[in-house]
Amino acid sequence: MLKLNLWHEPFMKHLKWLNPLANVPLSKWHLKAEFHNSLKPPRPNQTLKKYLECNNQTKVLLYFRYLLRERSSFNSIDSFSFLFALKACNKKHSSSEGKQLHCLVLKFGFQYVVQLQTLLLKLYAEWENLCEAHQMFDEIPDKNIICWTSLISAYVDNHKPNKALEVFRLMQMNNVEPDQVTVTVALSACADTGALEMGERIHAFVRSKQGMKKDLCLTNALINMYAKCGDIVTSRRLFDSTKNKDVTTWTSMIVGHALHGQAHEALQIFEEMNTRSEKKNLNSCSYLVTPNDVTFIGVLMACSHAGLVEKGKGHFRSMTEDYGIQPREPHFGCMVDLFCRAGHLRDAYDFIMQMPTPPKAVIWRTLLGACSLHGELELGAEVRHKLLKLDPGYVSDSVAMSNIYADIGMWDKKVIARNQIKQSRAPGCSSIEVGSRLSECVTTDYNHPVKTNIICS
DNA sequence: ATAGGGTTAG
Repeated sequence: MLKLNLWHEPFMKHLKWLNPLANVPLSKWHLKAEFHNSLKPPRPNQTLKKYLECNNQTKVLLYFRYLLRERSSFNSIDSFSFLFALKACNKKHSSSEGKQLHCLVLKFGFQYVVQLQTLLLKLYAEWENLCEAHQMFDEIPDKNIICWTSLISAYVDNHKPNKALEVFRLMQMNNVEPDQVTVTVALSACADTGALEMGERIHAFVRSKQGMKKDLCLTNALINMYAKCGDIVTSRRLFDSTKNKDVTTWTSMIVGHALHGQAHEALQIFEEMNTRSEKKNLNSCSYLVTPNDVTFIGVLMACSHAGLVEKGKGHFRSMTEDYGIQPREPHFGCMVDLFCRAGHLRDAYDFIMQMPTPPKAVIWRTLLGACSLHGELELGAEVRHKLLKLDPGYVSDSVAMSNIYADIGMWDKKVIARNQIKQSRAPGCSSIEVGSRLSECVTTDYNHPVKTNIICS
């Protein structure tokens, strides 16, 4: 076994090793004793796995560090140990620990273990480092379907759906056949860009493929894709024909109707979902579907798009009181939107002031937009004042404010506001896309019509 | 024993 002093080599030097000891209410000697005991049957990977299953990320990392430092356990570190340790770094704030583990993966010579490479790809994507993620992919010698799917997923998760579809196409050109997981991710990319034709091609491909397992995730992705791409009728038809709907199925349909301004349908589905769960309590456990926080975003969106202020307020209250769901930023955003669209600007202002966490600029911006729409000078000026403190360089706020002045005939004030914009901003430009990038690569292969069917558009 | 998926305001 090679001898490495992991902590004094030059390229580890600039990486300060994690100090999560501060977060743990035990002294390091207590931990050492505890780890010694857990080693007695010396199966360190089982211990790492156990800590991971308990969701105790800090302990995973501490224990991994302990393994590194103890002469007796050092030799038992293998690629599985790294896998468990890396899984503990999945959150954005754990990226520094994760990068250090990546260094160690290289030192230990595990850099070509495909499972570790794929996991690192995913982790870099979670840390919003797409360059590194893509590089991890490039370094995999034998890219299998899981590697490809991870890369596509990385782009979807980082709001680059066009790039995701490009990789999806490239994958097929490399003769890798998509499976049900790949198409689920690709459908999500279609939904994000509104690529209905591509989505339909994928749907046709799924239907034509006997071997493909059409599971609930895939069906949900289809329902979402059709709704986001404007085909609400097909979306609803699929929804109605889905037998064992889960919370995502219901939520996708509620959001779909809400986006199409069909508040009545959205709320009706929400009612049905709740009725079902009551029935279920009386009968069997198999149909219980409880709404989650995302479901309520859909419900509030529906209310706000249809001007149902009282209904929206009722659902917002019921969310915490009946379902024990704490509202997050988007829920507050929906409520502000609800008041603003209905023209209840004062209510919107009061609501924002009562929020438990300080509102972000976008929240105030919603209200400023509404003030501009309704020519509310006094409130608008106050909101503008708050925005100047939060996000002073945002030009649209100046535009909105100058429009308020124009609206009530204060032309001198408007000119001043407009001139400030002129000084601060380079002129913008617009562009439109003619045709689709994907259509540049039409690869109709009549010998393998099914295989190439979904590549091109 | 190890790697990939669906719903989220403006």
